[in-house]
Amino acid sequence: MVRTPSFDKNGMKKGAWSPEEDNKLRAYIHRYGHWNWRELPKYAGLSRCGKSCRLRWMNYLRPNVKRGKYTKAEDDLIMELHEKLGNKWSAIAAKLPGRTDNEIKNHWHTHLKKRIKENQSTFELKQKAIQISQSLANLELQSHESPRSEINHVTDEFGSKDVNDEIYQQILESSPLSSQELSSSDFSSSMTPDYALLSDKNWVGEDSMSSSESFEESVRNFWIEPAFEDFSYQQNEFSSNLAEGESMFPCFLDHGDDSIEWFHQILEELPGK
DNA sequence: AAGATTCCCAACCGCATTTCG
DNA sequence: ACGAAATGCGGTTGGGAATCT
Repeated sequence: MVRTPSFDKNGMKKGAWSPEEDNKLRAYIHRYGHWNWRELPKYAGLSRCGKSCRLRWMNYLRPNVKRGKYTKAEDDLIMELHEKLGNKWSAIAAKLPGRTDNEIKNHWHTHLKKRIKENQSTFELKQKAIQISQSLANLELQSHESPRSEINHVTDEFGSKDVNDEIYQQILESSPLSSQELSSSDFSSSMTPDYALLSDKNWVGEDSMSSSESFEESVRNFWIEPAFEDFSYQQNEFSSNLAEGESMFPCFLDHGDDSIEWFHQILEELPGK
């Protein structure tokens, strides 16, 4: 985990610090302080450059440097501060007593960034599901006139021809034109499966909804975002969770003209609202 | 058991900013 | 005001440990 010690062209030692070196540096600074990092190693009896000594002291030897596992409170604070400040590690470290900027940076890259990414992709996937549902709802309204061309118009934006055909079939099968219309009292029950997807435990809530973008903002944004190019993949992944023969958007397909209200209802009920 | 891969973190490097003469 | 040196910061890397195949 540590670099093999070596010497640079000036004869300065590089790489991992030995306990003896640590002791020399610690003892010197305790006695004289760090008045000049460049000169310090010479007087402390170290074959290190000043920069290396400074780093070793600041990140490891300095008193009160806290090591070991991060608490949830610390993680939350780092994520919150990172959202506000970006990669200003020293500014973030200033708010976490005992933690160094280097350590926080490492922790971010190895743990927290990953967590945010995961949460974000879940969030985006679900946003896109809503987007498609909305588009299909609009189609439903228009399909009384020229269903096939309109469906192609929207689905072409989202995915391959195969996907279009599949969606087209689903719409045809589920359309009020070809199937029974449900009464409005059936609305909530048929909505549940989709909404469950939106509000399950993986939903970006609590610590996972950590980006500075509020949910409302996200929703606003996706209406003006260009069509997503990776939809076919996401749709496959998304729909693979569905039982065979189950539509991805049964509620929309079942409710025709009620779809817009349904969509607004979802927005009202979403976590973070 | 052993080789390959991934994870993790201490330390390095280069650049920006601050300080000093 | 200016240039050089010192310091600080953030991105990147090296390599041991842990995990996987």
